[in-house]
Amino acid sequence: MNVINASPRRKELTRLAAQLFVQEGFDRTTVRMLAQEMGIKSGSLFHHFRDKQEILAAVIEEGTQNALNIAHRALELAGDDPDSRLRAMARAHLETLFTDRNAHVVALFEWRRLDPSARAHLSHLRDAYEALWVEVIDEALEAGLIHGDRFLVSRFILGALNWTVRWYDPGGSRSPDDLADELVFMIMPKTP
Amino acid sequence: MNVINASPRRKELTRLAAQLFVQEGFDRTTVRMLAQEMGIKSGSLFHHFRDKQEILAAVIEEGTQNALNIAHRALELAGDDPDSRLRAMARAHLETLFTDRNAHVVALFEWRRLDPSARAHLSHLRDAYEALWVEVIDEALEAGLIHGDRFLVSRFILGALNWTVRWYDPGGSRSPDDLADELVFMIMPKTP
DNA sequence: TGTTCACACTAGCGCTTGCTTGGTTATACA
DNA sequence: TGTATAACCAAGCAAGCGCTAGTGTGAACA
Repeated sequence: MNVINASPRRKELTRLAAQLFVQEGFDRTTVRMLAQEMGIKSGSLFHHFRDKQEILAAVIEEGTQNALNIAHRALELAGDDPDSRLRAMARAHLETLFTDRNAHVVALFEWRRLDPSARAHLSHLRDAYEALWVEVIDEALEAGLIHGDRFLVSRFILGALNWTVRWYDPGGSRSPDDLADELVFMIMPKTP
Repeated sequence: MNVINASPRRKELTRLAAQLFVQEGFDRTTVRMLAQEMGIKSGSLFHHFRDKQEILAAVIEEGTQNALNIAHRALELAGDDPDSRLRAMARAHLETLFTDRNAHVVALFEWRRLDPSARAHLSHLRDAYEALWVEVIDEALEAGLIHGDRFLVSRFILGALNWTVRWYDPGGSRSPDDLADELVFMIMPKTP
């Protein structure tokens, strides 16, 4: 089952939905609120989406697909050096996290609201993304740049990065790239 | 406004509520579900709590208060060495996170559902807890054990630790203490 | 010119929600 | 024995929920 956002109209509606889902949470966002934000009546909403569930799936698919694309591109540009690959991956993660912030916050915190079939489909996308991380971290471990268990290290790094959505202020003095570099510096202080 | 859990009965009800809030999320947990889990009828619930909001506040207060107690005790036992204080704090964090797991998951992910007055009251508790962290991290920075910006370092560490509730399996081979030590090792590999 | 189709509307159905009301029961204390 | 109190129940209200049915409308295409 593919939930792709074919029409530009639907893509725009999905963007608006993501914003409301972040503001209010999925459960507290009613179809009437969604419709009003979109400038239509609540009944008309079901011309574009089969049900409320499908809107959620569309939001999350959009965000995850973008994350995957950005990470792939970043790794292609980064070359072979494990150090710069790790840094590139951290930067890419925060880049997508804050350009598609709404979609990612929904993906991170409303995942459990997905029904089983949508979850199965989207799990593949997410797994593909995490596989990139594991690869880069393995390289850094082998090169002796960082230390510890590969599984734990990747969880800790992703946790630290994902948690930034709870406190980071994009309007502040620090750029997302600064943040990424600081994290890499923290776990890998001796850049040779 | 104090929301303390005076009676043992209410304390038990709060514990049950925490479990349901984790399982279903606050919004999807109905007062009828709560009552059934407690073995009473939905109307009777409002004898113990003014409204659904107050149950949420009670859950979060319980968890945060415990975290604060445990951290204080851990720091008293840890002595003066910045290294062991940082380690003790990380261990204490994961200890409370997994002994009061339900309450903490609710505190972390349903915080926004609190109404303003409850939030104001509970913010103080949370701030007191985070102040302990900032103190310990400052000491470790001054001692040269870890590197980076004090604000960012504390956010990254807390993020990595809090995110463990999303993937850590208490039934597995690793103890929470192992986890804490691994994180400290990752950011502070050269124990002198 | 007639037909189709995307998109929107109005109206409301069936159900669930948090919470209230008025009354009952068991236990403790005077 | 009489009274207070904590804990509970049965019944239901008003509001809000996701979603459906049936209809109207303007642009695109034959």
